[in-house]
Parts: sequence; C-alpha cells; structure tokens
Amino acid sequence: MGKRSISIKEISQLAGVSVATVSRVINQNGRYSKETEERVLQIIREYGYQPNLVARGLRTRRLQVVGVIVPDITNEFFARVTQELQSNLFDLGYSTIICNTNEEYETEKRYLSMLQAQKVSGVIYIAGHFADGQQPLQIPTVYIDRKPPQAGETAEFVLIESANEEGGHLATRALLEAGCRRIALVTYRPDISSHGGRLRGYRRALEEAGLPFDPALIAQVPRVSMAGGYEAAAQLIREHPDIDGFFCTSDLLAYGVLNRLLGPTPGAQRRPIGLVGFDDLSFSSSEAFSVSSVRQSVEEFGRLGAAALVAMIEGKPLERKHYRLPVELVLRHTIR
Amino acid sequence: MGKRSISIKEISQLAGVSVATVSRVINQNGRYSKETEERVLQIIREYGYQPNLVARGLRTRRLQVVGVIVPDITNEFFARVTQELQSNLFDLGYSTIICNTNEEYETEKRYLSMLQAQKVSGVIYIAGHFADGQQPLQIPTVYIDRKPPQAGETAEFVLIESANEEGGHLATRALLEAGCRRIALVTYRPDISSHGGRLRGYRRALEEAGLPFDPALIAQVPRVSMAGGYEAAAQLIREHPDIDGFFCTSDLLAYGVLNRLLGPTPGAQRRPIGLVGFDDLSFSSSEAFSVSSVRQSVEEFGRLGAAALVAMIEGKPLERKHYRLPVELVLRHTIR
DNA sequence: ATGAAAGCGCTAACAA
DNA sequence: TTGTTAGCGCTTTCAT
Repeated sequence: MGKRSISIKEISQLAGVSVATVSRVINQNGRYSKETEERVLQIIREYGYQPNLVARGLRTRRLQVVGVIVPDITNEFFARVTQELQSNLFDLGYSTIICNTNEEYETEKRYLSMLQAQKVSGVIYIAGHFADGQQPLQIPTVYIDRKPPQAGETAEFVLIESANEEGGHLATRALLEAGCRRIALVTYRPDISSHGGRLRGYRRALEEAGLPFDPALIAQVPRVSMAGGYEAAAQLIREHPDIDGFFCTSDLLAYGVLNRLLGPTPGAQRRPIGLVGFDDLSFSSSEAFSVSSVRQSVEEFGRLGAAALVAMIEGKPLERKHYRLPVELVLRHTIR
Repeated sequence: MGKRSISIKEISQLAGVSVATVSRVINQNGRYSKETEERVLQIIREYGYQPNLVARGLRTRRLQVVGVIVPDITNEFFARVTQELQSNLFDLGYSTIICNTNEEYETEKRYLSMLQAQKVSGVIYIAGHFADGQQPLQIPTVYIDRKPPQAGETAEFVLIESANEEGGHLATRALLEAGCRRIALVTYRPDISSHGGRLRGYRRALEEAGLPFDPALIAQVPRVSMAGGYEAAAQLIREHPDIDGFFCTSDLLAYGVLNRLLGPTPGAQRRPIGLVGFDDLSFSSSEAFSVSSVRQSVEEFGRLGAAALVAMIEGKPLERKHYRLPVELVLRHTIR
C-alpha cells in the first residue's frame, strides 16, 4: 500500500526497452513491434500503471482539463447544463473544473486567472457576465446561453444558445391565446442576450396581436430567484391591477410570481391570471406548481458544447461556430 | 497578446538574480534581501507573471487541486454543499474538480482513478456510495453527510455529518404533536448512514409516544426525486388508507408526496395529513409547497469540510476527526 | 523499430 | 543572502 504509482521509467526497465518506446505504446504512436507492445502493455496492466497527467501536462503545455464558469450552480438549469457538459467532457477524456461565480464579476476574474495558471485546455462559459474590458481568452472557448459582447476579438470561440426570441414569442402567444391582454414581463437583465431575446419575442407577439408594448409592465429583478419573482409580481400587481398575465424569462421567477398569486389577496377579488415560464425545470411539472414553460435542450447544450470545445482544443475542424437550438413550449396550467 | 506567460527563468534574468532566488521570493521562503524582493516583485507585477501550477505540481508531487465527489448536482442540497465547499477551498488556495457520479458506483470509480492520475491533493465525498471492496484512498479525505462503512482503514479522514437521528426525532415529534398517529416514512436507503440515522430518530419518537413501529409503513425509493416520493405516497396510501402523516428523509421526497396529496383523491374523502421533510430546500419556504423541514447547516459543511481537508493536506493538526452538526426544525404548513 | 537525450517550469538540496 | 544543480515524469526530436 501507500507506494506511489509506478513510473514510465520503471516500466521501461521491467520491459527492457527505453522510456521512449514505453511512451510510444502508451500514446499509440506506432513505431514499435507487436511484441514490445504486448510486453509493455502486460506490465502496465500488472502494475496498474497510470500516466502522471501533471508531467504530461507540463511537457505538452496543456492539461487535459477544462474550466466551466457558471453563475449559480444551485439554479437547476445551470446545474443540469453543467452536469451534461461534465459527463460529455469526461467521456472525451477531459476533466472539468467547475467555477461558481455567484454572478459576481470579481469572482469570475479570479477564477479565470486560476484557470490560466492551471493551464487548462479550454473554458466553457455558461451564462457569463463578461464585464467591459475583459481580456479575451487566448484559449479555446465555448459560450453557452449568453453571447459575449466582445466575442470576435477572442481567438476562437463557439456560441451555443437557444432560439430565445422564438421562445419568448411562443410563451407570449400562449398567454394571448389563453385570453390575456395585459401581459407583464418579469426578467433578469435584458442586456444579456438570452433574456433580451426573450423580451424581443414577447414584444413581437404583442405587436402581432395588435397590443401595445408597455414598458411599465416590464420588471427587472436583481437576481434570478423565487424571491425576485415574488417581489416583482407584488409590485406589478400593486401598480397595475389590470395585469392579467405574466411571462417570466426563467421558471425560478415564475415560481416566485406564482407564490405571490397564491398568497393572500387583500381587497380586490382574485381574477384569473396567466403564467408562463422558461427552462421547464423539474418543479414546473409538479402538481403544486404546474407551470407552462419553454423547454431548452439541456442535453444538446452539453453534447454540442463538449464536442465543440474538444474539437477546438485538438485542432479539428468545427462543424459550426454558432448554434441556435430549437425550443419547445410545454403547456400546463397556464391560467390560474 | 497571445504570448504565453513569462517564466521564472526570464524573471531571474530581468532581475539579475538566480531562479532559486525568484522562487524563494514567490514562495516567501525568506533568505533574500529586501531589495531583491522588491526588484523581483516589481518585475512580476510588471509582466503579470503567474506561476505555472503544473510545473509546481510536478515538482512537489501534488497539485493545489482537490476532487469533490457528489452524487447528484441537480439536487439543490448537494449543489449548495458543493458551492460552499468550492468557495471555501478557493479562498484557501485550492481549486476544485467536481465529479458528478449520478449515484452510479462505476462512474465513481472512474472519477476516482482520474483524480489519482491528476495528482489531486485530497478528496471530499459528499454522500458517497462506497461500494464493497473499494480501495481506501491514500490521500487526505473528508466524508460529508454519509459515513463510509470501511472508514478506519483509510489513511486519514474526517467525517462531517448532521445530527440525523435527532433530526428524525424532531420531525416525527412534530407530526405526533400535530395529531398524527399512523406516520409513514419515505426514505432512500436506510443502510446509508444519514438516512439510517433519520430512521432511528423516527422509530425512537414513535416508541416514546407509545406507538408501534410498523415496517409496512416504511417506503424505500430507488432514487431521491420528486417522482420517487410521488410513487411511494401513492402506494402507501393505497395499501394503508389509515396513514395520517409522512416523514420524508429528504425534501425532494416530501415534494413528491405533497404532489400526490394535492392530486385527485378518487373514492374516499380527503382527510388531513401531516408532512415533514428534511434539508429545508428553498422550495419548502414557497407558498406553493410550504413544507415543514429539518434544516442542516450547509454553510458549516462547507466551512468545516474545506478547513479540515486543507489541514490534513498541509499536515496541520486537526481539531476533530468527527463533527456532528446540530439541526433545526423549521415549522410551516405541517398538516394539509 | 528503438534508444539517447533534451527540456517543459518549478522547487529544494547543497554550496558558497 | 544568493547561486548551482539535480531532478519531478513525461514527450519528442534526432539518430541509428
């Protein structure tokens, strides 16, 4: 026990060949005979040899590790994307350092610098913030969900996002078809591409229905959370009692709005109100919430993101540099 | 741009000292004059030097990286523990490779072997599975939430868990005090220490109340999820219509049970039923769910876990090897 | 098909 | 206080 694992040098001695040859068979570089290959492989199995990834990383100047920057791992949507990415990357031979920024730009910067020192091979941004003046990374990068403003200056990158505008359009149309006429929008930051896209879809649906776009009905929460949705709904209802529908650019916000709707209604009588969210989190299909929602393809985010990053790292040609994945409206208890 | 970052050697040339001196300054090893220190530091700042962690790791045989094994990052409880750990570890100078095992033992083994090859300095198990025959790790290890059966054979380890039995006791007593007499238990695997402890607390509370412990009222779900809780509740109610309370060893299960209770009740009339969960996830305080729950101290898990692991890694004395953290019952809408 | 040797960037003896 | 030097384990020319 306890003995640190065997090295390539010891294997070479055991097999009576040079370290170079051992390295070649490990990396399947050809240039060795069938017999030596078997002899070496046999010893590797016997001693349970594991290549030292750190040494390899020092030599090749890149670790088989990638960083994933995520704003809030306790948000089920991000957790699911992260999980898919990590599992796909692992299957492709890479391990993943997950960095939870808590939506704080300072933290993001610190993690980025750590990842650089760690010589990771690439990074994936899930819904990054990209504050101004950010130094574009010099390593392969995949952006998921949010488009970076400065993208284009960066060396090489891929963007994967959902058809957000279409999603916002679908959601708003569902509310309109359910009879809503004064539809509020609860969102995070419309300057962020994903939320902005959903806002555009909302606006387009209203226009197509011949309804006015009223900026007073847009609430912007400081943070994507149930509490944020709750507060936004409370204020909107107070100031605009004629509101008869809510489109939320995240299910978490929709849950908060619903909690407000389910809460006490002092004074005026409760009228039916429509509600549609985004992301189709697992609670949306629960009896307790049962909210209609626009589903994004988390599995595709993970699969494509991992594949694209590894392709860039390994210098293989990219199929595409920009993916816009279809979304799907899941109808549940829209009016409540 | 694009130029790979400067090395210790180039700094030494710029500063007119040897690489050893630069290394000493970087690692604050003393043994250098105030002037050289300033000169070196100045150049480091000027060129934005970052030490190559891979090279350092090769030399010191340990990377400043730790692995965290977690069964399901989309479970909010685990996500929160993971987040706390990662943030504390980062502040202590370590980065974190999060490994999501999906509760699969095979996956856990593959990750473990990767972490070993990666030369991580330590690992933290959040709710690990520890199948039989598992090779005890030869690096510092912290177990959180679940006690490994073979612990003790391992080199050095720390266990951090909640006062699970007390939690189960508190929860069950709350149901008893609310008037429940036929209380079912919905749990995951009682052979896992955390769930087993909660079961013991449940049993003890029943005995203290002079009520029989009926194994037929124990449902074991194959996976911690809302769906699992839903199914368990459906079956329990079908087979034991006299059940008037549920204690669930996880809030996710409690949400599932509640969804069943909120669903259609064919035939018999709905009677009031008690419900208490565990973990106090964020949805428990929502209007839609409002479930009473036993809160564990996620922040303490993160703080103590990170501190203990780093202490072991750096060879510092440990305060304790076993923490049993207090829990707190949060009363909400217990009867529904 | 195989080997010798250089070197990735850093730390830590050992010397001075 | 400072420098010289020998590796850490691996990959990769360049010979043979």
